[in-house]
Amino acid sequence: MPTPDRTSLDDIVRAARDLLESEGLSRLSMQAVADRVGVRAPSLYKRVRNRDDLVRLVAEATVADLTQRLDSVAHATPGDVRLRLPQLARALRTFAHEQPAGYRLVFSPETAATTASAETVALAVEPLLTVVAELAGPDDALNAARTVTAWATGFIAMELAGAFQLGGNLDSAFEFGITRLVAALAARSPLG
Amino acid sequence: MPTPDRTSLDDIVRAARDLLESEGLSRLSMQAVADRVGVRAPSLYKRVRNRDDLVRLVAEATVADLTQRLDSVAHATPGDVRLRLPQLARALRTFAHEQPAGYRLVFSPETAATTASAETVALAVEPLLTVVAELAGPDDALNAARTVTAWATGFIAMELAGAFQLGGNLDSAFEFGITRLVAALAARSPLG
DNA sequence: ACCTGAACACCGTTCAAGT
DNA sequence: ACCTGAACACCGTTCAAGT
Repeated sequence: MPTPDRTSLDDIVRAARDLLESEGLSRLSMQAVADRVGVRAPSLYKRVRNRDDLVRLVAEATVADLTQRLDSVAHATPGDVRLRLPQLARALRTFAHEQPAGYRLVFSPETAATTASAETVALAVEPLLTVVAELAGPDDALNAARTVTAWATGFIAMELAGAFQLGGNLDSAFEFGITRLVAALAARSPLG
Repeated sequence: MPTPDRTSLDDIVRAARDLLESEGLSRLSMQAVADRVGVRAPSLYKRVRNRDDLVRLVAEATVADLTQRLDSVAHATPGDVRLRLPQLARALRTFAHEQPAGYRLVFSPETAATTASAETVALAVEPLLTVVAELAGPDDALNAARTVTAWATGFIAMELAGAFQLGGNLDSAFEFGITRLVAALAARSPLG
C-alpha cells in the first residue's frame, strides 16, 4: 500500500540551499535537511544517492541560476565589447555577493564529488568567454578568457574569504582590474 | 611520576602535512595523525587544542615554506622589475604544484578556524607586492597588487581544481597572463 | 512505494584513571 | 606530566519492518 510522498527532490535541494547559505557547508547535514523538509534522514536516500550527491545538486541549481543571470545581462547590453565585458564581470561578482556559499561551491569546490558538471559551468560562463573572444581576437581568445576568468574568480574568492586585508575600496579595485584587463587584452589591431 | 614524551608538536604537524598531501584534507583525521606518530588520538590534545587548530598549524608551516621560497627568488633575481614579477609568479605556481593541498589550505581555506594568520600570509607574499608597487607606481600600487594576486591565485586555483577544460597549454596561458598584466600595470610614465 | 527505528562504522572530544 | 581506555555526541549510511 503506497505511502503518499511527504517531500520531493525540489524541496530537498531548496532546503539544502537555504541551509548552505545560512549555516555553511559543514552544517549542511542530512539530518538538518531532513528536519527542514519534515522527514527522517534515511528517507532522503530515496531521492539522493548520498550527501555528496545532494551537495552536487545544490551546485547544479546554483549554476543554473548563474546561467540565467549572465545570459540576461549579455542580452540586455548589446553595445561595445569593452563595456559588455565589465558588465558581465560585475554581474558575476554581484551573484557571488548574493549567494556566497553557493558561488564558492561552484567555483571553489572542495572535492570532485560535489562539483557541478564541467558542461553546465561552461554553459554558465559562455557569455563571458564569447565577449572576451570578441575583444581579444581568435588567436588569443582562449588565453585571454583564461586570464579574465582567473582574475575574476580569484578576486571574488579573495573577497569572500576576507583576504584583502590592506583596506581601500574593493569596488574600486575591481573596476581598476577590469579596466586594465580590457586594455591589456584588446586585440592590437581592432577593427572598430 | 612523569611519562617520557612519545611524540612532539613537530612530529604531529609533520605527520598531518604528509597526510594532507597524500590523502586530502577530509582524511586528515586525529586518529590517522595519532596512528602516524604512534600515540592514541586523545594524546594529541595535549599539544593541539583541536583538529581545526592542527590544520591551522599545517597552514602556518606551509606559509613559512612559501615565505622562504619567495624571499630566495626575490633575492636571486635583482634585475628588471618586469622580469622579477614573472619569476615570483612562477615561483608561487611551482610551489602550488609541489604542495597542492597545503597551497589550497593557505589560499582557499574552507573556514576561518583553519586559516593561517593574515600577518604571516602577508609576510609571504610581500616580495610580490613590493615588485608590483615598483612596477605600477605608488598611486596604483594597492590596486595593481590586488589585480596580480587575484589573477595568480585564481589561475592556480582553477588549475589545481582541473577547471581549465578547453585544452591548450597551461604554461603558455600563465605566461600570456603575466605578460599582459605586466604591460597593463606598468606605470604610464616609466623612469627607466 | 515511501517512510521509519534500529543499528553500524566513523569521527572529534572529554575525562578519570593509570604510570 | 603525559598517555590511555572508556564514554559521549554527532554524522553518514544501510536495512528490515511497517503502512
